[in-house]
Amino acid sequence: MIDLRHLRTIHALRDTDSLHDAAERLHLTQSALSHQFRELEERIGMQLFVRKSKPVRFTSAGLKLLQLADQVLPLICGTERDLGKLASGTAGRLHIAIECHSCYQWLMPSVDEFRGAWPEVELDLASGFAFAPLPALERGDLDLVVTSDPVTLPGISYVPLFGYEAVLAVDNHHPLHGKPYLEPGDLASQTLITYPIERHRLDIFTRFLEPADIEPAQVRTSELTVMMMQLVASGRGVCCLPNWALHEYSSRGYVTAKRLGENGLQARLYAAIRSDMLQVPYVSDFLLTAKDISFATLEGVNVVSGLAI
Amino acid sequence: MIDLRHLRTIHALRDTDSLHDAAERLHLTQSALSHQFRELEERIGMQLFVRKSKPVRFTSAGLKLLQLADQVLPLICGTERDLGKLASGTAGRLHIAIECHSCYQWLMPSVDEFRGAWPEVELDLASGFAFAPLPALERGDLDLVVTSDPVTLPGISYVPLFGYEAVLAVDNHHPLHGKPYLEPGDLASQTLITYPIERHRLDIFTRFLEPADIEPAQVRTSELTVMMMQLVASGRGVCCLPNWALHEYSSRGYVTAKRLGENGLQARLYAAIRSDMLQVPYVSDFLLTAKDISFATLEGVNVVSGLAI
DNA sequence: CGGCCTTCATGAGACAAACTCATTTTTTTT
DNA sequence: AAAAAAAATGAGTTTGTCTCATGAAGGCCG
Repeated sequence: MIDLRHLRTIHALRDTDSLHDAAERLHLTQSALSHQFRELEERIGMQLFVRKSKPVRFTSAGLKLLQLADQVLPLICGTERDLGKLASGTAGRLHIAIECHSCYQWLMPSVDEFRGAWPEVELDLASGFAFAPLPALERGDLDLVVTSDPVTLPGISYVPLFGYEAVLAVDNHHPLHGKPYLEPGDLASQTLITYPIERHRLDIFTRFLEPADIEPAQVRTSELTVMMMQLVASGRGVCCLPNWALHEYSSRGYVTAKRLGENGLQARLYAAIRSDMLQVPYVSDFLLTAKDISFATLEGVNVVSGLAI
Repeated sequence: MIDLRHLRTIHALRDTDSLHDAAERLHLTQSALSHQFRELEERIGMQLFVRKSKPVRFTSAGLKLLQLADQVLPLICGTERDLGKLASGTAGRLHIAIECHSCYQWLMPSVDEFRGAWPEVELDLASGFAFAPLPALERGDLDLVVTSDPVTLPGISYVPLFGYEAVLAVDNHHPLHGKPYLEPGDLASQTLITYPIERHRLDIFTRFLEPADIEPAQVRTSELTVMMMQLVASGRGVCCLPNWALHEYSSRGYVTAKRLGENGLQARLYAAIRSDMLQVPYVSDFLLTAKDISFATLEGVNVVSGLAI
């Protein structure tokens, strides 16, 4: 019944105050608009504006339609602009969510650099404990999710960012201090502190403890890394973190890092994005930047990690 | 470029998960939708959804369009419904503003009765000190304004509601008490309390004092009628009010009402509405109700007004 | 693994909607 | 009151949108 054409017309009519001028602005003839209005008015069964008056006066129905136009037309225009930008690849949106708090540490430099290189791109960063990021990525509410858990989903691609080693933080005078590396059984008597997420998303369980069928003496959770570190340092538990996240604490001698298993618990972070975004220039650029920067940031970590092997 | 048709189509596609079913829901053929998408994708230069997949997966561009559809389509539907209701006259909107606080007194019963008779009509009442109500009425933000000052405007009609007499409230032991009616000069020595609006909208000035070129000794303002009454009762000033607004105070002997001029200061309240709304059934019904009720409410007032003539 | 079934794409043609042109009617201006 | 401007109307044409018929591509299942 109502069409965008009608909204554009009535909007132009308010601005120009005459059918003739409105037609000109819309690159149409006065006749076209006259027909258009007559037909629409027939359909809704009411007049939309008062003819015999200058300036034009709208009826209640016309005003209602105008209010609609004022709401809708900007939305349409905005989306058309956004699509244009998306197609040209010069600008767009990059809403990022990260699954783990510690990721801020290496992500922030990438984000800063990216902001400079692509000022047109609307960049947003959200920490993802509050909601499920992957469905949001599928829905289009998010554009990039940093995760260590690449579950296969149609239309979602995972770009490897960098590998890291998950290590165990223990206090400096811990009994396990002497061992070159820890075995699952060593944790049977320990309190394990984790982020408050499901077990199947924690490598320490899925890839270390569960294969050996070991359960820690106690499991407690904390949302904040610093809080975890306090607990560990005071001997109230141990916790498993990426080596680069632990580095700032272990390198200062606040806690000690211990390798998990003979070869260490190697893991990998991925950027999850909708597959079609891979082609978008600013996205691929961001991924390159992120890889570069994470590499530069973490290079030192692996050497000076304080990892007591 | 983008058309409502496209929004409806992509919206249906998400719900049905296949072009064929989406076409059915839209009472079109699968071919039509296929053509439609191909053409739109050509225009924006990107794919909108991934063909070879079930359920359908939208690209970033498609998701953007979907978000637009979710915003726009409800607005369109809503307006179409509203227009339908407006045309049939069975339901609609009646946003009322009143220019003076005291009007609540007689308006509320009308509003209550109206609510019962026209439950479908979205009724809203706003006190109008905060903004200029007549431009809002012209714009369509308001539908009815109660005013005592019918300035001629194209497209705005004034429906007389009822006449009233503006009288002066004075304290019970006031020196002017003895006079059968007051003359302008009597106010030269008085403190006049008014609502905080421009003088040219106050009858006491435009129709009583200014013609005689008299200025009160002092003018002070108050927003609330009860506050005015307190000031008057304690002898700190006099104030001019409609007789029906003063009635509840004067009839209890709290203050005394005095006629202004030999024949009294007669005034009239009007309902201002956009002319085309006069035809709408619920509007004319409201006007009749308001007239009836105000008449019934005020009838007693004029008799038992305590007006000391 | 090949045939079948479903889904989507494509081209040609039909139909309708929307526009233009020419003209008349109405309104505004001077 | 006449002239000018604006809007309405009717006929005709263009454009766009749909359908029909058909072809191509995936996915399912014996």
